[in-house]
Amino acid sequence: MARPRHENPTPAELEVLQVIWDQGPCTVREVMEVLNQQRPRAYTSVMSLMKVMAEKNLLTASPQGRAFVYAAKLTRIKAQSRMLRDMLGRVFDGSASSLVTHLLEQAEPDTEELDEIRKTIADFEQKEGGKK
Amino acid sequence: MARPRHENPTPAELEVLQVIWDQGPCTVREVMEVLNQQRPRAYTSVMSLMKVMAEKNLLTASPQGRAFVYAAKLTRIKAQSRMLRDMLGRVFDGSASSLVTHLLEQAEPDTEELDEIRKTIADFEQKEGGKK
DNA sequence: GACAATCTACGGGTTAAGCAGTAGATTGAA
DNA sequence: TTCAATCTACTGCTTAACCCGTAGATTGTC
Repeated sequence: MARPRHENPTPAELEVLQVIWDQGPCTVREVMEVLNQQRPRAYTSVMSLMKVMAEKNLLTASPQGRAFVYAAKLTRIKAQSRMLRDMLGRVFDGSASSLVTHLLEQAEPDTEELDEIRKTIADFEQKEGGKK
Repeated sequence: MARPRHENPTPAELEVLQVIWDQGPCTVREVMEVLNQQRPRAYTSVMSLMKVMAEKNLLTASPQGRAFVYAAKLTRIKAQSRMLRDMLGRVFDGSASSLVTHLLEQAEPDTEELDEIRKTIADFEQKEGGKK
């Protein structure tokens, strides 16, 4: 019981995670202040959200003075990978090249970004080729 | 009012859409039969879902005999693009190359698929280079 | 015509997301 | 010491997703 639930963060939860990934462990207030730059939320709203995230094992809470400091239990990398894998399966039926087609159309990368992407692929093949 | 709502389909709705994209316009029963190959759902469950989807403008319903035939209002391509764009912004902060990095790790493409991807990129650059 | 099958319409029930208020404890400053 | 600020804990509200049952109409068949 209380097994590590393996669900993807909701959109609101992801916003919180982005803040903590950027800034490191945060109090509710710190997170709230960053989020409020986009859209106002009551202090208690953010607190509820983060409390639930702690129960879901997305965050850990450690008492620090009279407040809690929350840290991400998952790295940004891991979370991104999970969400992408989920989408790849659900939306693109596992076809990576199909996903890339749409990606290019959506991101409209310039030459520089395209080079970046190509480099990413070459690096991957290098690494992968060595393994196999 | 009744302005075209522009939301992404939910996971359950996406499953319905995938069936219709594969098979063309379908009745509730046809969709249900395909979905049930994965996981059983009551007839009325699927019907409710599709009814809501019609209200959301994801599907159109046209009477055919005593039943309705539902068609997708959105192409697979368009829906995929939307969902990907959404994720690119929310999860990867707009960085396409960052997304590709994760994609390769998740999809573990073989050489053939990698070539496919490279071709996709080359085609895109061709097309895009011509335009600019 | 009677019956079984099958469709729609309608309503309900559960769960989770998201947001916020109130109460009570704690802290720090005047 | 007293008061304002600030934190937690608790509860509640609203909406949406998702699932399903029942009732009533329609259809095809014997």
